Amino acid sequence: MCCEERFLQQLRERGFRLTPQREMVLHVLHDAEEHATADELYARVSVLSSAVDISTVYRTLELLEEFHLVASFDLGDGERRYELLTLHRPHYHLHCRSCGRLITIEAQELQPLLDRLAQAHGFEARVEHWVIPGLCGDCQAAAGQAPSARAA
Amino acid sequence: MCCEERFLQQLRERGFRLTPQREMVLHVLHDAEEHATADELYARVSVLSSAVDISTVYRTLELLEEFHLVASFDLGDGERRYELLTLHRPHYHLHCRSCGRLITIEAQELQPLLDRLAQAHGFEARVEHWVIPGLCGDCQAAAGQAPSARAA
DNA sequence: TTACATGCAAAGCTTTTGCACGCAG
DNA sequence: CTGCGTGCAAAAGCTTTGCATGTAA
Repeated sequence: MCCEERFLQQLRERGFRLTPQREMVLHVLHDAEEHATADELYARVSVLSSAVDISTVYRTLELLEEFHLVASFDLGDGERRYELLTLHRPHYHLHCRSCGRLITIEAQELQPLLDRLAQAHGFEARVEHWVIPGLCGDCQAAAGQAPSARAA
Repeated sequence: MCCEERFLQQLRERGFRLTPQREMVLHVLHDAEEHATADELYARVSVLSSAVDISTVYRTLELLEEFHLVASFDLGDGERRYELLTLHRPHYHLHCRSCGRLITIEAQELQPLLDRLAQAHGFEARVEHWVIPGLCGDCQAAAGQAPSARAA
């Protein structure tokens, strides 16, 4: 049984109705490899059926977030992005604020910090959708440079 | 000389004009202990002078971001927040996604991870405004619980 | 004096909400 | 059958932009 059906089952168990629209939103969330915006998800759903409204996409995403099945976040560009939790194995990214590149890092690189936060503060970091901001090697040279008045 | 004046000086050096509005935005950014939204900054500026427009606040924040003097980010609630960089000493927060509490942690708790990211990926994490999402100890028990259809 | 910065107002975008109808259970 | 979920459309926020005026340098 694929994870998609597991989610649908959870919806049922909690008394929510299983509609074609919710099924489709889950489907495209499942297909979306990376973090997608509501609008991108809406576009993907529209391919499947033109009878799905953007507001339904938002409402479904909101519902899934309440279930902790979906997480939303913002890389800082004002674009809210969503992704399924517990679907793929946890993946972490280094996000370059200059060029926007996403570098994937291994789980064990974060584990020492996570252990420390749990021990010292009782804090359980939700790193399933963790994005660490900073500058990649290529862009570090450019850091600190600023535009001139003419360029602005 | 306070950091505020240092920033004004940098503006001048780069050919931008020093206007009372920019001075006031910098001033309230300096005063804002924590991360403030554009609207909150606008409110603080309005106390100083009613002749400052919200669009000027946005334009000034955008300019300061280009200078790498200000960073903006989103805790995940859709509220874009701004803060001065290099002004206070770096401060890090654990952000509870459930109750919203911000827990401050010490610099040395992150240093091992930062060193590792730099060595392995050449990545310079910009942790001046780092907010680590997760669940605080108090809220972990509530995690995983979901609303019923009736509650939604 | 020059052209950058501002205030004002309107537009643009994303996200939310009200309402009557449709459909899952 | 019931009432939850949906489509449609409008509203609500937040942020950006155009333009004429103001003003720093």
